[in-house]
Amino acid sequence: MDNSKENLILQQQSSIPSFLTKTYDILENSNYSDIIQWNQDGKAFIIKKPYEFAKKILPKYFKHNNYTSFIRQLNIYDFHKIKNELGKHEFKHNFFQKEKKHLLCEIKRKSIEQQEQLEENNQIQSQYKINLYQPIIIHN
Amino acid sequence: MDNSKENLILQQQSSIPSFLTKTYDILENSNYSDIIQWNQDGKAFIIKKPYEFAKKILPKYFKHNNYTSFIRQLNIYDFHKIKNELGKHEFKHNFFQKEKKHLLCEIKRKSIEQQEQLEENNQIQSQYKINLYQPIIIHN
Amino acid sequence: MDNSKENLILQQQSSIPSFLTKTYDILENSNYSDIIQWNQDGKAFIIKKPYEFAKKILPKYFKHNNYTSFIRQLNIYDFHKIKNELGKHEFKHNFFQKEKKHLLCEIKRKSIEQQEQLEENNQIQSQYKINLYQPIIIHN
DNA sequence: CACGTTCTAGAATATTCGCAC
DNA sequence: TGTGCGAATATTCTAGAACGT
Repeated sequence: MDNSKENLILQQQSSIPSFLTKTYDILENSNYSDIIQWNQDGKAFIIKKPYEFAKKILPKYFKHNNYTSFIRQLNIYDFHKIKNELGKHEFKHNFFQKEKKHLLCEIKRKSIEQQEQLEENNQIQSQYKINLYQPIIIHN
Repeated sequence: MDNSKENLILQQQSSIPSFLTKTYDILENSNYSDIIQWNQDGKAFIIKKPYEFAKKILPKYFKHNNYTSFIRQLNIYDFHKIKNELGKHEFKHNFFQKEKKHLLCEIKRKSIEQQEQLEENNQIQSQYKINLYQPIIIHN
Repeated sequence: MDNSKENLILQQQSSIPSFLTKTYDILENSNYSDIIQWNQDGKAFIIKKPYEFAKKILPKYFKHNNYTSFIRQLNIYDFHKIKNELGKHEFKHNFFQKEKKHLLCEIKRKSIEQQEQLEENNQIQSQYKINLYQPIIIHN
């Protein structure tokens, strides 16, 4: 059997936005642990070096190297910044936890106020929603 | 007199999407004339080598190197493909012409169907909504 | 005559927000020219090294070292980012120019525009509409 | 009260994918 | 690689809102 086709079907069924899977992948990469890492209990993550995160890691996964664009996406998916010591960049979402990748499918875009209305009208199509984004990384 | 208000209006008018100015810039670059070029009468342009256009030129101006994404943008702005000899990639918009960059501001996005509805619903608020999104574009 | 005293009085009377004067002072400091600097024609400024700007310069003038907080202030005062090459941080306000510090008093908070418009809708108050945030300034 | 700082959201354009014709 | 479009996510620039001084 063609594995690529099988994976394609899996991707279709899960339909998890690439922002979530990519961010999760970054956190699973132990090479980045000095820049970005899960917190102690694994229920949030800390960007320990925002500048290096933006310049070194972001362009490998996304089409930009802007820290603020990454933060905008976090807020779109309803992550929240945790208030703690000065200058600590810690973010949390109840369905974004270490060793619990299966919860990612529960995370929804926030601006669903309009989308919910549309989905109620188009319940059939929502089953076939597909995310086949393939990152094309352009370095300069 | 209040110049700031006047300038604000000017800025609104000058809000030309970067897709249009970038595509125009590409056509003005004579180094690319063997890949993409204005046609004879200057009222359309021809992508003579789509593959090289996608891989060499697109990533210098956009965040991707996909020919189809470029074509999607052309369609969004209501460009049309000209049917002619086999395999000729020629596109046209009445306000996209050689030596007439000042016409770019007349080109509008096509998917205004939704925008029109939103505007109808927000007639009151529309008084307070100002499009400040497009800053002045300065090329070197 | 004591110029310093005169300038002090002028500053008090004009009540220019400290954000504007501090940002202007930063740009007048030639020691920072490799981090932040006026552009060629002096009608905009470029933050050449955002990270160093945030960490080295901002805390000397403000109560934080966050680049985004500085950008938020720029937008509040109606500065606009100029679109140009990727990663270039250039900002402009028509009344924020090199060698023209006397124009700073013309820069107003953006959020006042909405208040003005709201007042215009309240026809009763509109008769008495006065810009209370800009005291009378006497030049020369 | 105006201003400053922080966190989040609005709005427009950009990119991708699949479908209808 | 037929052509154009709808829809979803992504990226960017600007603004809203809360809170403190």
